[in-house]
Amino acid sequence: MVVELPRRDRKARHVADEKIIPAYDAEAIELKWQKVWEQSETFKARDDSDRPKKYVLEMFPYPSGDLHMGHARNYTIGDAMARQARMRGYEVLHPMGFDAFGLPAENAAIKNKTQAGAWTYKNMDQAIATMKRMGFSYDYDRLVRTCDPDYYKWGQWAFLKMWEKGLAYRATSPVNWCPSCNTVLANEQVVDGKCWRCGSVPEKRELSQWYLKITDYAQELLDDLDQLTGWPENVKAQQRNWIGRSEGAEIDFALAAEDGVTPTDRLITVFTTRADTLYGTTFFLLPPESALAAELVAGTDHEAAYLELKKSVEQVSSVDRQGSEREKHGVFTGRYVINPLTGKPLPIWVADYILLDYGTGAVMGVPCGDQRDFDFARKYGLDIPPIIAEKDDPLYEQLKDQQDMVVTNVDWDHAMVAEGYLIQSGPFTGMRGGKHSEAVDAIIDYLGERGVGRKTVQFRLRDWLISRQRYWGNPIPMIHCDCCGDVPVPYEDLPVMLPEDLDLGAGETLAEYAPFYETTCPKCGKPAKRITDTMDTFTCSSWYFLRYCDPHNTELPFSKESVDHWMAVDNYIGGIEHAILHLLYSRFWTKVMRDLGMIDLDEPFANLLCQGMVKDANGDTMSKSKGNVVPPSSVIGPYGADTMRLAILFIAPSEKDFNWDEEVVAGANRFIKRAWRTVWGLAQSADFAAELDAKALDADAGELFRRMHEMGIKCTADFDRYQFNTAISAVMELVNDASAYLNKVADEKRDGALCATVARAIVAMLSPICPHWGEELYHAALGLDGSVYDEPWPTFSEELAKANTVEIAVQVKGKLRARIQVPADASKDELEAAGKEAVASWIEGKDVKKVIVVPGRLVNIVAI
RNA sequence: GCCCGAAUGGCGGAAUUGGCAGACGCGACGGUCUCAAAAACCGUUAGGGAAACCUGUGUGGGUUCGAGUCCCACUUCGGGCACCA
Repeated sequence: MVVELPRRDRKARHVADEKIIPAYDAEAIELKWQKVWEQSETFKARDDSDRPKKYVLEMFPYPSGDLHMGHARNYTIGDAMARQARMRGYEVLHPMGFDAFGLPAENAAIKNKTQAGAWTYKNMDQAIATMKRMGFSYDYDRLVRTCDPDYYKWGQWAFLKMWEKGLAYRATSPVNWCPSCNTVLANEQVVDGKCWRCGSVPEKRELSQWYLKITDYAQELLDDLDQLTGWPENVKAQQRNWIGRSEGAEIDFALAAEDGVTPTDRLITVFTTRADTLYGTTFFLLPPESALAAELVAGTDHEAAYLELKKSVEQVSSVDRQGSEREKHGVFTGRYVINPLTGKPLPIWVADYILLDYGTGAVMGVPCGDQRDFDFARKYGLDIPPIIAEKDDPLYEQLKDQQDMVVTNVDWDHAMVAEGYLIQSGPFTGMRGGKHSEAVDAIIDYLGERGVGRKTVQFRLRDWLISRQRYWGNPIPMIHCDCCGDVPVPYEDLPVMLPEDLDLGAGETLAEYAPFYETTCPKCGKPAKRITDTMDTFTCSSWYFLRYCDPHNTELPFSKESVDHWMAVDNYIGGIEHAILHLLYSRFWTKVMRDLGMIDLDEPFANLLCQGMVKDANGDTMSKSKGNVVPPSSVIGPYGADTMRLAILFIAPSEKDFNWDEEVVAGANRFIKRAWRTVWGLAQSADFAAELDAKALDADAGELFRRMHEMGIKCTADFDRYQFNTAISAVMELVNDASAYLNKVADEKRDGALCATVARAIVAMLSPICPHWGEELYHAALGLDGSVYDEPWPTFSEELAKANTVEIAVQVKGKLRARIQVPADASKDELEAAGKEAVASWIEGKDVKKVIVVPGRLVNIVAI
């Protein structure tokens, strides 16, 4: 219960009975200020403000139920940033929304025989209620829900723009089909060989699917990582890994005629990073899925063995197929290619360790230089000629001048080291070999002159498969016409509305729902069929941060002007699990929008903070199935939102995982109450009208004043580097000091101006973290009007933070021997003299070689 | 195999540029108040030792007057990629 003090002048309050300190009633205070903020639109972001902008953004949630601790942590970090930025003088854009399409809603609807939309909207309402109860400072006028037609319309619009530019296309190829989710998955959504959502092992299916051409941007997505200095290194490393750039060469091998030796005009090209090992090639490899392989063996004695291998590979799951432990299998096709350097025929084998969709889908086998090829050669009795050796290898001595192949097999149990000097390699013998070596360049040049090889770059990144065979998503705005093929829906017909009246419970799907798919061709007018696939939900989340800049635009997804003003996102906060998926797609989408002339921006997120996970007390991840979930409401109830926010930020640095600990919450609550009493105590001795005269302060007051500046500087710097745990500890120290001052110095001897200043500083510094607490004290204890969030962040001075006397360490040969109190402005000579005196017994009779004096820190006397 | 991180008291963690290791908090112990408890407040709290002192930031070396911090070699743990040619 908050006791309203009688309004009287500040001096009068100074002499008021100190015992009137209202109890800290978190719930009453929090509900009160949440209502005030909402009514007075405190957190509305104004487009026309004169202040510099700051865009603080947390990754929006999928509304699968109420918010959990991970959300609470994510949004508390963002809210502290946003509120502090506002006090630092920025116009802050701090929006929230929902990634509202997706499979859980559809599955829930099927199970409960309801509508996916109804389930989703109910959950969103619940999540918003919790956000408001946590006191997050969102501009709810800019709320974005991706399942609203006025949002998803613009996702369709973007798809059509990409279609026009050739960045969206349809192709038939083997894709990952999740048998449990009944839909295909993007490469990025197969994690550890399993579906990212349900953990089932996807099957490979040959299907006609829709793609976005993210590979066109592979190089730029890689290069621009270097300009993201505000991103954690590990996230950038993960993206680099995923993009997987590899420099190498394409080399053309001529297919031999059926006699095995005569070259034909037909070329088969391989990709290799090790052109330097070309002389060591003893066989040639194709993957089981290769159409060429099937053709080569068709009708021959080798066909049966080939078909058996192909069948066995199809039966092995992608999980089992990956991993280098797996034994390799292969069959000979009966045909040969010709080595372009040596003219020697090489047998073509089909092997199950060759991938169809990397490089050119054909590989030269070099058993000397590659462990996989070595294993394969051993198993099938193929030659392993040495073509590379280090100088300490006896083979090097034996073969260093040997250009022709004389040793054709070795009895090693492992492939040769990756680097060394070429041997038995024609004119290239003696050159340094290895990745990016002179031999690689020399051989590629040589091949280039003859037109049978060239430098090239390969990426691991595949195009983004975006079509999903599910209902609750954004429909792909395309129509298939038997005469005209795939025809885009005209812009004026957007959005293609997702029908809301499917009977999901009865198993109805979009593909079977005639009112949706029956249409006419926009080109020829004949009856045609709508595409019934929907887009991956990651398309919706790839640009929502742009929509927040201009959420009510009905002409365009966003105006260039608004994006120019608010973007880039200054602080983006979210889970590390999006290091590849969401962040890569968003970067791609932004670059596409730039190339469409919609925006002038290369990268959407200037600074990224990936918060750690919230685990249970034992360090296990919280999950419904384990029954160890701590819902935010269970903390807000007994302690209040401010205590929870404080505990979350104090328990560990933001990017680290932490284990939920009730004791830390209790400790945070203890502190917030202590700080409350201290501010009230200061306020009751405060003279808010008086000018603070630093020179007139007595020793105790002077020290508190100095500490305020010291801790204020530390707290401010810690906010700047998003280290909330230490920012809080700085405020704790100041509260401890202020409390000690109140305990020590009698009421009538306290400095009124100092009490006012310190109280104000404490309230300001803690307000971004405990906003209701701060706002209440700002009004009730400090008697100020307006909002603490319109209060400028206090300024602190390095000069005033300096102490008159400092304690410095005195070392002898680097070992601490004494501590002395000296005036802060003592000269080096004075420090040296004082130091020698303090450790006289240690240096007695010794020869002082050297004295190092670091003012304010230490004196180190080197005496032997 | 390749690429990133990390390792500090009983616990979470601090030390921003090479300068007093352990801030701040939790827990524990002791005390004040109380018939008693809770709450609150005040102390102590890296380890060893009676003390002077000694030892201490994963391990082993090194650079330096001085190393948690820099260099070399390793160990363990966490994360990412992976039959990618």
